[in-house]
Order: sequence, then structure tokens, then C-alpha cells
Amino acid sequence: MNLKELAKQLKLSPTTVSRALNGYPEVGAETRRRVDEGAKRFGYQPNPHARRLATGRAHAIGHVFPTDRSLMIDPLFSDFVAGAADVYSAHGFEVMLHAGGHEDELSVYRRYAQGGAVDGVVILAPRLDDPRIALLAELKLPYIVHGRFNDQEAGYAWLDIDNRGAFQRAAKLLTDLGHRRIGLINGYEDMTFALHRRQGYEQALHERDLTLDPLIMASGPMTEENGYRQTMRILQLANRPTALLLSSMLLVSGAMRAINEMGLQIGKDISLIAHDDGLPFLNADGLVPSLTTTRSSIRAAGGRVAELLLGIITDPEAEQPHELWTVDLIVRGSTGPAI
Amino acid sequence: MNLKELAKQLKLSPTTVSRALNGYPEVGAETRRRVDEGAKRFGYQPNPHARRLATGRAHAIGHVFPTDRSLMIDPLFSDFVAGAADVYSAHGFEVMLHAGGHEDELSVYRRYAQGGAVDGVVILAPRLDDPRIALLAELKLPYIVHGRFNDQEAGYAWLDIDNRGAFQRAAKLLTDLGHRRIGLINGYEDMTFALHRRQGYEQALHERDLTLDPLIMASGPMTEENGYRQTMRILQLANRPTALLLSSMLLVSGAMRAINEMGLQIGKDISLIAHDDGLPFLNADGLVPSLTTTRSSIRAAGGRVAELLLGIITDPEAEQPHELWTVDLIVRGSTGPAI
DNA sequence: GATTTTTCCCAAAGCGCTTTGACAAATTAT
DNA sequence: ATAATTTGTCAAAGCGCTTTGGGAAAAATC
Repeated sequence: MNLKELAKQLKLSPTTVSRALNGYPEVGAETRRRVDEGAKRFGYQPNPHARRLATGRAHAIGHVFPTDRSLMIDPLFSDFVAGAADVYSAHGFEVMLHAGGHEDELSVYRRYAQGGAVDGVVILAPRLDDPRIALLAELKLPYIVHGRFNDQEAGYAWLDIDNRGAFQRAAKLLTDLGHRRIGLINGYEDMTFALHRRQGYEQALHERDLTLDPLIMASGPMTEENGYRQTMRILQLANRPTALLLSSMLLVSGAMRAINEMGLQIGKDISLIAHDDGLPFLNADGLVPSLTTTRSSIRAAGGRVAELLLGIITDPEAEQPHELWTVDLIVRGSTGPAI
Repeated sequence: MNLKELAKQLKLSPTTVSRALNGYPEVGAETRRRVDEGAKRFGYQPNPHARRLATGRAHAIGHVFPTDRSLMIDPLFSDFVAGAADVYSAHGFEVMLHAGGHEDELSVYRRYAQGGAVDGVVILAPRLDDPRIALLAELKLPYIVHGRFNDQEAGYAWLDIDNRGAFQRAAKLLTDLGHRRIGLINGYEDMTFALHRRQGYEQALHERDLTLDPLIMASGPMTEENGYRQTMRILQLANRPTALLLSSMLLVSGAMRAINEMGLQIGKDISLIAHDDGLPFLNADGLVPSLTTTRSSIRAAGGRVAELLLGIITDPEAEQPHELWTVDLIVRGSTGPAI
């Protein structure tokens, strides 16, 4: 059943049916009712490809899986996309997913821009020297960045959480509790989110005139195993820290394992604060002791990013949105006074 | 730059250019060369929507996020899709993602089928009484199931791992080690994969004339927290098991935490075998002691499922593929003789 | 050399929708 | 009453591609 067929059944022209269905004003109330009723009765669905071709709008958003880092699929990604996809679907947009490997990320954007396969893209996990910056500026493809390109805040739309502020506050909480040696286990620091976290951490230490010790800082993949390794390494130092700041709940899994193994007690011998993206399978509140966290739902971020991008697409003239979300610091049982 | 424009530049007709680009035989070698060269020079990319409309093929596969279980996004999903997306992209297919919530899964398939938005879909996490069975049989939409509908193995294409065999072998390994009380912490058992695992487990116990004890069996979300909860509950029983079978590495995280807390030693006081889907952020080999697992890469499964589906789409007349993958049992340090 | 076949290219139609421009009919203004 | 406007509908063009059905020119066959 296509438009023409439906129009014939209703004894109307395709023009009128199309207009009625798309809510244009130049169609009588009674006719509109008839059309709506007829469309429902015949189960008519407009052909999406024809519509795209005619309107030039894809009604789709592109997302690219960050699949480079030795093929490690970030478990955060699916939650982010789930949040975004919900919003898209509410607005009749599809999400087009691309997982690297065969075609490199930049080519994908180029192809998207050229063929109009999508109306916009979401850029994830921005890096310090991100090659996507230049390309996207050149391409006429609406986009929004989750995170920020390194300290470059104008010229593009973004939504970021205040990673710097979050880790600064977290570190400050620890110094307020009397901790003077505080370790940091971070993600890869060529990603801006991780860099910002380190900067927040450094600033807090700096404010207390504490010196940085590279030995108790680490940067790497946010896996259980690396959490274990780095924690183990740091705890075995002669002069081990009394508190640890972690960039991910997955690192926490490994860290707790290491701490248990060392026979230390969380919240007493060693304090822990981690960033919690709200992944549903790893609950900070369910741990024993419950975990003090800087918390920001990555799923909510995905949803908001989607909303903003749809806004940009609808009105490209409007000012580019910038949103910096403050991060909650939730104090629970894993932080205690320094020993 | 579109086809017509390119053709004009090359002083050829759109027909010829289209044919040359799509590898049809009725075009001269020299002309073909000129077209290829010209297309590259002008950076020509065919408009995907126009192509879809003309050919009636979407060159896209639909995937639906299993987002129901109280909005819990399964972390396995992204790895599976990553594997699949790689294959699609090598074949010039896109992946269209849908995350429930706004529109229910069945409607999505109906819409896909009606409008030809995708050429096929991948069905994930089949259930015991899966409403998708009936719908898909009715819709003329090629599909393949990852897993199997409950013991119904004909009439549709599927790829599954031998969950039953895997858990049977795992349980048998434990009984061979002398364990007589073996616990099971499973996923939701209205999913066929979980049911099959329980059946494998039950059969192995049955072969040794061991009786089932519902007290040391659990079924629920595969989260860290639930792993902890169930393990804790089971270990606190008066007559606690000496071995535990777990359906997911995430459950293991929680289980190990519980075991540590109880002051028990893995591989000695209690043996552990878990199913490992090969998630890159949770490595069974990196644990201490390293974990005995039934292992099957969900990412590889995603890739193969994609290949099979593309095959079905290319040749709908061919026989429906069924693949049952045997699962590796990798014996490592977490299993020891019964105490 | 005349006829058939093959090779290579083209004009035009069609995919299913949206959108422009025209036009009766109904309404309002003069 | 007629003229000017508004309302509700339609015919036709166009989005950019593929594909059908020819049809010259070149090659192969008799």
C-alpha cells in the first residue's frame, strides 16, 4: 500500500493525502479526518526512502563506535546510545551505527556528509589532537560533541560534564579528611575527559600544597584487570597512598580485588572515590562498603545530546548549544579519615 | 556532485556511468576506467536514498536494543553489535539501531517490514514464549536469531552456542573433582540461553545421582550486585555448596567480593566456573586465581550472525542456516578438588 | 559483400514520496 | 450585484538513482 494507492481508495489526489498526513494547513478538517482514518485502516506507512529522497532529510543520526583502542568496545557506549536512541525514536529519527575497522571514522563522516545518509552525527570521546575537529569544520554536517575538544569551547556544539570540577571536589574531600597521599587511576589521558579529571585532581592537591607523585598516578584502559594491576602496584609501594581516585567503576572492581588481597580495609586503611557513569550492571551503592562517587548518568547525557542535536538540525541558525553539567559528589562509606 | 552531473562531465549518459560504477558487464573497458577515474576525481558518492528507492533494497540491517528488563542495557549487546557491524560495513551495509521505550519492539519490526527500511533484522535474547516468533513468521522480513526459540529449531535461521553442553561439561568437571553440592547463579530463566544452561547443569547432576537443591540455585539479572547478593545468600546457608557455576563474568565480580568477605579461598574452599563472553573489560585470565570458564566470544558470534543474515538476504531460496557452536571449557585456577 | 551477432552506449520510464503552481468553489469585501 | 480574497483540491515536476528496451557501430559469420 503506497500513497497513490491510498489516494485512489479515498478518491483524493496523492497531494492532498500527503498534506493531510504531514499536517499541512491547506486541507479541510473533514478530509483530514478521512485520510487519517483511511491510513490507519489500510495500515499505510510512507516509504522512508522515498520520503528521504523527496525531502532531502535522512531522519537519521549517525553514531560511530569508538572501536580503535585495540578493539575494546567501551561498555559506556551502549548506555549512552540507549539514552540517545530513546529521544531519536520519540522524534521519528533512526540511529545509524557504524563500528570502525573496515572503514576509518573520518571516511564515514565524509560519506555521511556527501550522500546525506544522516542529518547529523554525535562525536564521542574527543581527544587532545582530534583529527575530527578539522574534518567536521570543513564538512557541512551538523554535529555535537559529547565532551569537549581540548579547551576549545567555541565553534561547535557540545555537552560535557564538569570532569575537572568533579575530581577537584573529590580530591578536596579527601584532603579535607586529612589524606595527603592520594593516588589517581585514570583513563587514557589523551582523551579530554581523562585529562580534565587529572587537572582537577592536580589542582586540588596544589591548593593544599601537596606535591604530585607520578608513582601513584596511572593512566590506561578502564578495565577490571587494569584496575587490579595499578592498584596492586600502587599499594605495594613503600610509601603507599591512603586514598585512591578512580575514573571508572570497572577500575573499582579490580581495585577492590587488589585491596582485599592486600588485606586492607576500604574506608579505613584506604579511601576510595570513583566516577560512576550509572552503568546498570555495576552499582556503587550495592558495594560493601558503599562507594563514594562522583556521579553523572551517561545515559541521561546521551538523551540530552540527542535533544540538542535535533535542535541544531531543526534550526541551524540558532546559537550552538554548550552545556556543562555539574557532577554530583555522593559521599558514602568508602571514604574515611586518613590513618 | 550527482550521477547526472558526473555523466555530463564525462560526456556519457547517466545509464552508462551507473552501469560502470556498479560493475555491469555491458560497458567497455576503457569507458569503465574513465568512469572510475572520474568518480574518484570528483569525489562522487551515489546518494544512498535514491539508490534505495530505485533498487528497493535498504542496504541496512535492523538491530533492536533489548531494553526492557527495567531499562537495563546489557553490556553484551555492544560487543555483539560491534562484531556484526564490522561485517556489515565490509559489505556496504549499515546498521540501524533501535532502542525500545518509545515504540515497542514488535511495532518496530512491523514498520521495518512495511516500509523496507531494512533488508533484515537480528533477533536477540529469545525468550520462552517469545511474541516475536509469530510476528516474524507473518512478516516477510528476513531475520536470524542469536540463540534459539525454545527448542524450536526449524523454520527460522539461528546461530546459538551450546549452552546446555557447556554447563553440563562444566558441572561434570566439578563432579569429577568430587564436588557434590554445586550452586548455580543464572540469568533470567525465561531466556532460552539461561534455561539451557540450567538444563545442562541439571543433567550433569542427574548423571551423578545428585539431587537438585533450589536453595543453591538462583536466576536473575546478571549484575555485579546480584552476583554478590546471591553468592552471599548461598554461602551463608548451613549446608553451603563447595562449587558455584555462574552465568556471567559480571556475576563473578560480585561473587568474588562475597567470597573474599566470607574469608573463603577460591579454588580451595570454593570452586568457581563462569561463562565468559569475552568482554574486553572483564578478563577471566587476569583474575587471581585465574578463572575456569566456559568461553565463547559474543563478538565473534555477532560477526558470524551478520554473515549468515547477509547470505539469507542475498539468496532467500537457500536453506535456512543453523549453527550450534561448541563452547570451550578452559580450566584455570578457580577449580580444585572438593574439600 | 551481405547478413547476423555482439559490443557498447543511450533515452526514457519508474521507484514513492513532497512541493510548486494553478484553479475551481466558497467566502468575504466593495 | 460584482470584484477580491480565501479555502481546499489537484496535476505535474522533481528528488537521484537503476533498469528496460532499443539502436548504432563494430565484429563475427556465411
